[in-house]
Amino acid sequence: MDSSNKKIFALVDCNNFYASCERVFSPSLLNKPVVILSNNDGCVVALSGEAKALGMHVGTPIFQVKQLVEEHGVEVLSSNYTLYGDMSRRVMEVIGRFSPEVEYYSIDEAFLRLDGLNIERTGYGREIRRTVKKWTGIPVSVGIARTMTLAKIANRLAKKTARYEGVLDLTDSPDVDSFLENVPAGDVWGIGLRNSEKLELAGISTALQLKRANDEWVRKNLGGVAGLRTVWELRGSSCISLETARPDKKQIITSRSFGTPVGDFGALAEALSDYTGRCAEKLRRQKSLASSIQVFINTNHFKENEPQYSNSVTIALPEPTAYTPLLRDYAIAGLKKIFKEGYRYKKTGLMLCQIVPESSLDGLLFADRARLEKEKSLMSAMDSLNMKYGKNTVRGGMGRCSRWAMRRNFLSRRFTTDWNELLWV
DNA sequence: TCTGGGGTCCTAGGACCC
DNA sequence: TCTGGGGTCCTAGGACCC
Repeated sequence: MDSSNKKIFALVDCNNFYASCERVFSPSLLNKPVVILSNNDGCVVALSGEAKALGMHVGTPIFQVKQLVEEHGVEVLSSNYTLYGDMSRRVMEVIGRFSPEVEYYSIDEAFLRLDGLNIERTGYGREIRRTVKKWTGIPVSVGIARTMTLAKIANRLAKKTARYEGVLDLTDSPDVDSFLENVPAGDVWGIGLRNSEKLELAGISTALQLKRANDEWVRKNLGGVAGLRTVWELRGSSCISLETARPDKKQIITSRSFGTPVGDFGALAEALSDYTGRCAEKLRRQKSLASSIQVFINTNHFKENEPQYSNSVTIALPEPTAYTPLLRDYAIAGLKKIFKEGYRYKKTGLMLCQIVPESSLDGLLFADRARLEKEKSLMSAMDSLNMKYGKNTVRGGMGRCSRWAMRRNFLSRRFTTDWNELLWV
């Protein structure tokens, strides 16, 4: 069979990305167990290999593994997204050199199309690995296959199995099934916890069994066409394509939990106001406007002994906007509607919805246009100042209040993005 | 004491219409 | 006694991803 015109995908995935970023700038962390915590230093969101080997997992609340941390001298760090975002940009820039068609899938992963390139694939994968490591300090693994789902699996095996040295090419491999036999069905891309429980009940526990499952059963029990796509991809028939251009977001959320619970309206309003500013900034970055806004608050549902309350409200805006002061007014008005006295709130946030492009207001009357232009230039002045001198340089008069600030007790420096925190050699 | 944040897609089911 | 059937649009919520 002539396979020259069939697709080939590579997945390049950073190893223990957040921990690796920290290690680039703090070599003392090398060869030690390292964990990175979520906002508010709540639970583990990333681990080094050594920490995984101790039996720690993503999602574990840090207080539950305190003993392990002390016994083994685990290095514990607050997450430093400014640093990770900047390192991600560098890694992706290097990866992008290896194919004309790239999807930057997440902060630490990219898919590449390799068909049409005149290469020896495993060698090419090694070259990607070497180059990214040399130029950024970040170790990556490469999985190669005929479908994106299989490339995910190849990548996972490349990471886990030392003798592959970080690269596994399953393209046209006659042994695909023997690999799939050793992959739990729940580890397949697109099969989450709920579905893997369902599969287990149906006697399907490996990727190979899933590949051989009955189509009709899959369609009925695994989320319809989405489940079918996954199964067909396991069979080597490519159903998912690269998205090389990031489509505009259809909804934009900003929300945070508080370091300590918040009971009074004023503090909630300050926090929400701050989040609205950030949210609107994301909206303007993609040159869009929002037509409606949803505000929500909730108490800490883990505290079973405390009174619980959560609510949300959606507000339709009279016209689409990205103007922070206006969005802020509506957000606060929404908060007023749902706020109830007497609760200890854990979290608030907002979602901008029904997002449309800026150009959708082009047909307005002159007077409205003039006002919009004024708002727009004010906002872009603010955005560029904040970009240049750091977040919160200009914030429209809202003070940061320690009552609702995040806990980040173990933060590394912003080595790469802040003049005051550069690494000195 | 201590439990993240930000997204997307899909389906089911209700409302409504003829 | 028995109370159609099919289409469309919308929203809420479930499931997934990192």
